[in-house]
Amino acid sequence: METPVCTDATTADLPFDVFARACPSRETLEHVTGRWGSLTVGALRDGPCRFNELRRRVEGVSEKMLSQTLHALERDGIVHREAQPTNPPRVDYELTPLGREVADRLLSLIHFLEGSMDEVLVSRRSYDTARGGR
Amino acid sequence: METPVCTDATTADLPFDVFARACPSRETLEHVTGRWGSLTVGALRDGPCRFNELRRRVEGVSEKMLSQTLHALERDGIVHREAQPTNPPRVDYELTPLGREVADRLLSLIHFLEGSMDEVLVSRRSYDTARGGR
DNA sequence: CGGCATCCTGTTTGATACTG
DNA sequence: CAGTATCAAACAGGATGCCG
Repeated sequence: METPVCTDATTADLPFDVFARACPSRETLEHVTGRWGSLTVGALRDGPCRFNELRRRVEGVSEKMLSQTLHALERDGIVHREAQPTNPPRVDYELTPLGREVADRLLSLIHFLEGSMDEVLVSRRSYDTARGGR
Repeated sequence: METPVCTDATTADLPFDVFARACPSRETLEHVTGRWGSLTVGALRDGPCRFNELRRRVEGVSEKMLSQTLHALERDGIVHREAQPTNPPRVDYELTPLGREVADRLLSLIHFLEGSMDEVLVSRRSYDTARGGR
């Protein structure tokens, strides 16, 4: 008695609908847009990268969160992990072809936002002053 | 290589860099890509919408979270709130021009992911079986 | 270097109840 | 209808320690 889970209502004809409660696409969207997911994917668009360099690119991420984020992205097929059994170990992460498509769309959003921050900041100030002490 | 907070290192010449620790663009990105933020913005791209209808479009969101999400988006200038002092009250939410630009980029990502879920699901299965019980 | 396991805390979230 | 208030539960995230 599975509910038809992902019968699309908004965009028609796609089997997956992120707006539907239990659609797996929602999980993937969260992996990709999550706090660290978006930055990780975005950072990897600059090229393959080792664990600790990635950590440096994504300022503020902890080892644990980066590790966790990378696992989720690897599982979804967004990121490829290449480990060399050398000593000390060397592991490179890179975007898959799918991941690159995702990254491009994400970066389009990110760059747009970066370029709109002046406007955002103005909006914030007027919002805040409009309801001053509250 | 210090940290003048928002000196862009990756894309050059933009004053805001989401990869930098304390850049305000990171907050906005989180509002927009957050668990409910992305779905709310995406849902509003279908047109202005009252509170409870929005709740229905974004399956699974609670009143509290939707309210909170909308406030953050309104403050950032992504969403406009239009309240009529009637009884019962009627409040319409809609995207600002800025919000529409954001929504378009977000939906591009969302639709791409929805269309890639078969691939994602295959990747998940092989990842899971590759490390079976563990 | 590139992790994983554990512990522990603060934030986020979701029900529930209540208001104008 | 359109929210706010409150409280408990869940989870994210940091710190630390260990290992190949």
